[in-house]
Amino acid sequence: MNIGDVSNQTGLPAKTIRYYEDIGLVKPLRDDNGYRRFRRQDVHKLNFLGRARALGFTIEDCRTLMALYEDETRASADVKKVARAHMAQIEAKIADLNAMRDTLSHLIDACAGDDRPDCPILQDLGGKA
Amino acid sequence: MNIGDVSNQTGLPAKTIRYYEDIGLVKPLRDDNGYRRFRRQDVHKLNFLGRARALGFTIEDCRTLMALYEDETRASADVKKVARAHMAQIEAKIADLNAMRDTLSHLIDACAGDDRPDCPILQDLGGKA
DNA sequence: ATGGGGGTTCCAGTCACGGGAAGGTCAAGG
DNA sequence: CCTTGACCTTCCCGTGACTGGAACCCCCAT
Repeated sequence: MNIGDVSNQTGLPAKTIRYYEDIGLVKPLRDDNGYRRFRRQDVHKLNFLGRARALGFTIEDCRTLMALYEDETRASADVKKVARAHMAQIEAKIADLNAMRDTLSHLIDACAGDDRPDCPILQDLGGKA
Repeated sequence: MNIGDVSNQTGLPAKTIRYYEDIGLVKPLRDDNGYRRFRRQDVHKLNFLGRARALGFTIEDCRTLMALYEDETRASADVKKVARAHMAQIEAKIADLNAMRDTLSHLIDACAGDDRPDCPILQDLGGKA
């Protein structure tokens, strides 16, 4: 399979697939004309990567997870550890965003949103507390 | 005031303050020795920027908000519009992260986390529905 | 021969800075 | 007067995970 077909099958942009090859996540073969030739296992890997990325794992996490995936003797504890660390990051981010949303929500509610210049949002940013 | 003092007062790293000057968000004066000299209004602006950034506004949003802040004839509707657009982004991000967290949470719960290789997390990533 | 739709590489840009090098400036202490 | 150390300056590179675009090659159908 050429890169276009793989892109269609996996939903990953061709650019992204090339990038993944660049950083060593997949190693497709090459045809005589220089085109990448992807085997089933390459496509499988790319699907794995796509799903892991969709869950927010970093590329380095993906590398780790792939290695575990391919290691028949892995301990599930190692996988779980990576997943838990990642979930902690996500929860921290959610907490940050929730705090922002709450503050913004209050400010937006307090703002008349008309053609007058008085604005609690700007007052708050200006340090009026 | 020199940049170090401003950094202490605003909590912004000196690097960040220089960057903000680079992109035209503040325009401190210069002493004969080349040092930046910040006036009260510069410090005030930087505090404004710090708070806006803490609420997650992009630099471009900050630029817009600053302009509105300094425009006595602004309409609060314009401010509110920027804030609402930003809040929509935040909420979208929260939704994404919540979805990730939920999926991860299920997978983590299902994973034994022991020294055996069986792992529902990897099975899921590997495409086994 | 030509046109179009593949593919290839490489370079630059994104966003909002942070790290670090190489060097100028200033106040205090010996 | 000299040194030390804490400031300050500019400049350039790196971050993460790509995306856009240029310039070029390849293959098939008309």
